[in-house]
Amino acid sequence: MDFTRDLSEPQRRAVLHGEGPLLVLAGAGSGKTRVITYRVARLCAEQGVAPGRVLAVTFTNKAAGEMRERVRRLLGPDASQIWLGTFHATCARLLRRWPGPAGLRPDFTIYDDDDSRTLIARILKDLNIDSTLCPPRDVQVRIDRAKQDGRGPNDVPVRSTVDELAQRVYVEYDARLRRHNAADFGDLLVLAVRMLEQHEALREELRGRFLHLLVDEFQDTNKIQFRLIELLLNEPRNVCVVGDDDQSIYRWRGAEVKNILEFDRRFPGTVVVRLEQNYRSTRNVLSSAAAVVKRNQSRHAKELWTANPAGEPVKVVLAGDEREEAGAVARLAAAARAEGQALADQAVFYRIHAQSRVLEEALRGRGIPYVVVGGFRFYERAEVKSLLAYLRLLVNPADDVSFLRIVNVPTRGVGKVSAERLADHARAAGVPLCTAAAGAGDLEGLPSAGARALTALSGQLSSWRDALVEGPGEVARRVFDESGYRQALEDDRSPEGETRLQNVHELLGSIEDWALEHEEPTLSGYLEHVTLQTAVDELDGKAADRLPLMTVHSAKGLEFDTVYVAGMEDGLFPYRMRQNEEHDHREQTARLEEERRLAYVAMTRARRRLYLFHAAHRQLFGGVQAYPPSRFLGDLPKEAIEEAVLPGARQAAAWAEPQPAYHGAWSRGGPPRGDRGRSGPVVVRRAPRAPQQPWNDAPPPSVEQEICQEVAREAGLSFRVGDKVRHVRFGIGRVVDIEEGAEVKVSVEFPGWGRKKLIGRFVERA
DNA sequence: ATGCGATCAGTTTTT
DNA sequence: CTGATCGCAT
Repeated sequence: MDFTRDLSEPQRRAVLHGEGPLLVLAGAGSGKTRVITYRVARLCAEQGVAPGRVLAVTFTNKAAGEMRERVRRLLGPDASQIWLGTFHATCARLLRRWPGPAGLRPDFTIYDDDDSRTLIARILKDLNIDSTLCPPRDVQVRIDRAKQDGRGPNDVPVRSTVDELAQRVYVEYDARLRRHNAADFGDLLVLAVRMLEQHEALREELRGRFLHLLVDEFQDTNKIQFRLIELLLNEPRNVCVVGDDDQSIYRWRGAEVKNILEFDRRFPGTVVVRLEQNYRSTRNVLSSAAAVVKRNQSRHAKELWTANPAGEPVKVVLAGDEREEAGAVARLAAAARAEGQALADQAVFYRIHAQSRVLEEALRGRGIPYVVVGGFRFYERAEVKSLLAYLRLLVNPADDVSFLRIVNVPTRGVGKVSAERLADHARAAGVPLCTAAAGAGDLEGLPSAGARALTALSGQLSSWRDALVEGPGEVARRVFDESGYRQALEDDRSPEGETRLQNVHELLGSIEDWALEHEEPTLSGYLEHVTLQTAVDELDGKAADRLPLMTVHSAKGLEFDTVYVAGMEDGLFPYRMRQNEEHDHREQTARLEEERRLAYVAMTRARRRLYLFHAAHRQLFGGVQAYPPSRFLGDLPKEAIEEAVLPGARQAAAWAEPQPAYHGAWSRGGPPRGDRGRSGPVVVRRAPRAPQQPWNDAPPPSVEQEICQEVAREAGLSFRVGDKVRHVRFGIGRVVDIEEGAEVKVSVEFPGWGRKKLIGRFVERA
């Protein structure tokens, strides 16, 4: 097989590179996935490397799955032998195989964010720490950050009493995780690294096993991940990392851009390959994105280029408010679909999840199928998590967090008092809650109803445990039925109750589907799969054509023909935190630069069409605010864009007046060179007045036309904005606006009559 | 022990 | 505006 045929020269160099460290600086859309895929395939097919001795790390499971599929096409079924997954999944796999050396017991549970915060809250309570002084969330962030950097409780800086409290919680938190036989996300990395550091024989075994390491999205790796790579690296140091410093968007999560910027210093002899040709986007899209990220000071200077045509201009659209914005997105997506572009080839991005709701409403209202990626995830729903907690408890009886979650779900008369008493006894005896519950009848101070319920629950748990051999699906069904949870949900006749029941059924279905797809389906395998699922993984396998909605973060690594970015406003994107945390200038700059990279990522996802929306007013977090356009919009090259103003914004402009220049947190200490808001915020000053539209107004920009045309199309009208129409009473006039509604209304300028708003049906094309 | 109502607070990005 | 927690009444 010829692995180099459809590769560019630099791509070929990366694929054919022999031994030793390789750094591929791959710009957006430069074909890095193809490079990794081909490189793996070639190593196996031509260099005789056994697939099982290649370890490739990707950012999402979806990316891993796609890569495996592509390698399979080149290599055949052996591709399944490759170690391929996210850092977390890879570490989990190592820990499952060697739990002992890692300080875990088999069938340990992986705690997600929620579980870990619950545990921290409980510890705060037990240690009598005021949780207003030291909120669980903050402690969690501290602990997590420490773990990202590979720092244990003794390595965290203690400069204040709060630091000291957090440190104490950290110590207790880790102790309890071990007692519960659980690992949080950070632990997966920390424990794997510690295991390799402390067990030389194991380290050597693994170093001998992996002949080649490959890491995608290397710009978003953190310290501990870097350390893991070092530990697994064999002598010829066959490590190939691929990334783009301009796309580093996880600094807040501990990502070290230094990992990629200083890679060649850490690994002397590194061969560097630059992929600077973009194959994905039109010139207009690319030059717009480049103009935004170019303003960053701390970046590798590079010039991405493309041989693609200029394509359509990037559309910058001003809406009156978020609802008009959402309506426009919905219409444009529907119009594109009508032209033959599948909804799945388009995508809507936003900075924060809170923006999704109004978009969802607009889409739902028009019957446009969509899928929200991430956000309130299915597996995080209370009823789903509760059933999962039962299942986790079967696999790992020491998991007190799960026990507490289900001890009174459905309500079985075990209230706060009973639970606390049980916890006291368990702590005194040094046993898990589950064990203590088995002897609840003999415990003092337990209300008798509670004791009876606990004993019964304990009996059920062990009988379900015996049923584990019947397979995950069967056990889950039994738990749901026999626990009384099903009955409780069925008794709840409210609409939310119905949804909850539906969700649990969906969960039961998903367990069975998963079991069918796996050779040896174990419950613990399923639970791990669920916990380590990434947001975009949910995009997988959904055959229906739906419009994906997601945050820009989730969009990393994806591409679409058409991209709509909502909320390009200063304060929202770039996002400015409302808490007046005092950040020094460096931190401010660093944050703004990351927002810039985020915008760059968003824009470079688009192949052909890119829409950037901003709204004059936006209701967010319960208050209407006027936001100035994103400063990023001001960076766009004029020749690559086309601006449009939707009717709602034209109206808003008529009854609002500009404010003095914008002085947000971003501009404290002066905005970066060349940065400027293009206009100040606007405030409402007086009641709307109809703007005077002269008869021979310039035709509206094409985006408006597209949108209005879609309104007209939906309503079965034969004309659009700018067309001449006839009305029985007013004669011939020109359409200046079309408004949606139960009945579509049309604003028409009639010479001699002025502007009239009419029902669409009563007007016809002249 | 449970469930309801009211008040409160706090609102990024994710494995 | 929403979600979560707290206190009170049943």
